[in-house]
Amino acid sequence: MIESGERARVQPETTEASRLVETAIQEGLLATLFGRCRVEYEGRAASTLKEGERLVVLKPDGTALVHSDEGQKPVNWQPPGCTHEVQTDGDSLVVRSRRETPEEVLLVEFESVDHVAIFDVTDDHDLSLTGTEEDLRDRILEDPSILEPGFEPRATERQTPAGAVDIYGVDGDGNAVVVELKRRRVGPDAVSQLNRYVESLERDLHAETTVRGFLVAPSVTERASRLLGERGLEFVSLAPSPDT
Amino acid sequence: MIESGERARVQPETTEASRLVETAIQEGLLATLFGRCRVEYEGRAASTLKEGERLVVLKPDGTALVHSDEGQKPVNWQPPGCTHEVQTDGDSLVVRSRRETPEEVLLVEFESVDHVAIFDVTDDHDLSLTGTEEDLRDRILEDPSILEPGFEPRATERQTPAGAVDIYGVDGDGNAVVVELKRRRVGPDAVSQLNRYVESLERDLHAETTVRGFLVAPSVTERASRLLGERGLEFVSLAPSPDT
DNA sequence: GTCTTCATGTCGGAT
DNA sequence: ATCCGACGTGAAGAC
Repeated sequence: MIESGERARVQPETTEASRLVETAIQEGLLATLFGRCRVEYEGRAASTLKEGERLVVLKPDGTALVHSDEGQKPVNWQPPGCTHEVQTDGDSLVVRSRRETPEEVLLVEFESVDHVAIFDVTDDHDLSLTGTEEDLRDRILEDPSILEPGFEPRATERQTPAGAVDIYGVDGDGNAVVVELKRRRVGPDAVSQLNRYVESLERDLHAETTVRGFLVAPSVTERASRLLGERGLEFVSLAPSPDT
Repeated sequence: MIESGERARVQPETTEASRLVETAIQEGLLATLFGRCRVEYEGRAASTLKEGERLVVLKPDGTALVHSDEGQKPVNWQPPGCTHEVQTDGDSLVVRSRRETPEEVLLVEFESVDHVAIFDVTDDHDLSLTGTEEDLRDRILEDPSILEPGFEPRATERQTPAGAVDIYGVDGDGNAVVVELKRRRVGPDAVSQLNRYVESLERDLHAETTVRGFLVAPSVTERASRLLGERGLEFVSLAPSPDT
């Protein structure tokens, strides 16, 4: 086990920084490094990042993150499942993170390391999230008349040749109804998605069956609204949470 | 300016941890905290995360990240532009990050802080990235016959009522051509997107004009391929980089 | 600000 | 493993 005093270093020697990161990799700990580095990536795409100061996070699950001073997204990264390696090269510290299928490599070369710390992380709890598309679905299943009086849900995730429909059902006149749900304001892409399912069902069911398509979301953009009209699709304004 | 020895603390007192984070917020530094905490979020959605050990990163641009031991995505976060606050509440340290439009709040309550560090980050360089859709576009513009002998590009980002077309041009017979580019293997969504542009142009141009739609990507899924066929659209296999 | 689309998207669930 | 769609998607460019 790592002693408390052995977990972090300010202005560490390269060999000492390397030793700490190596320990983290071996023991399944999370490691953070801060310092001046350059970064190279090659895999699904390829990138180069010149010298600058960044925070690097290596997770025990094989994730690597390179964060600059700005932005929510890391400037470079490697997904979970990668194998991390650390090595010294003269004064510089080099972190390599690899994966296969697809073959991807991330290389971080530190010219100087200002800070290293390693942590034994235990996180047993999952995130509980509300305001999702599932909440929106449940609102409609609980009271289908919100969509339209007479609407009767028959299935969720009903399969069509074009993919699974969020809610499938029938209206008061016995017409087939396809419902596509979105938790937030929708654009043209959502209209196309709904249209795909409707057209697919029209081919699949007998020709005489009318298939109505409903897009359910808090709101729609102007262009999406026009597209809905052109395709003969309908819109119902509804949010995942009753108050919003 | 922060003295080197003043930048990090292991097992800090709550007041000392608070002082460091406060300094980071005031002086535009990046702060990292590691410890046992619970997290609440409310905004576009709402979430709760029970006690566990996590790494929290506060960036000078107003970004907040809460990372657990797994995954590339933070378990909770706040986008750039937020205002961070830190305060002590008995033994616990509370970090609050707020933004407006939309109103969103992130609250991280530390029951214990194992480590705090703050960093003055300077990162002057931007990422240089290859293998993007733009690279794919340039390949075709450089040698349009890759798409089809006789193809002549006339515009990129040509506007239609349904949105901007990646490449617009004419084929050897004078027919209009719409090209949709994807840097990777495509599914049904890309087919729908191309179809939107083609249908929009068919309405926009005179009725007698034939509009051909090309999807250009490294590969296509089976379902997408079938959809292309049904719509009378064409596929050309091409990757952003010549070798892949 | 809103809109639209790309992304090394990531992630989860189903096949 | 691939496919498919949701995501508090994020980020960028256009308007």
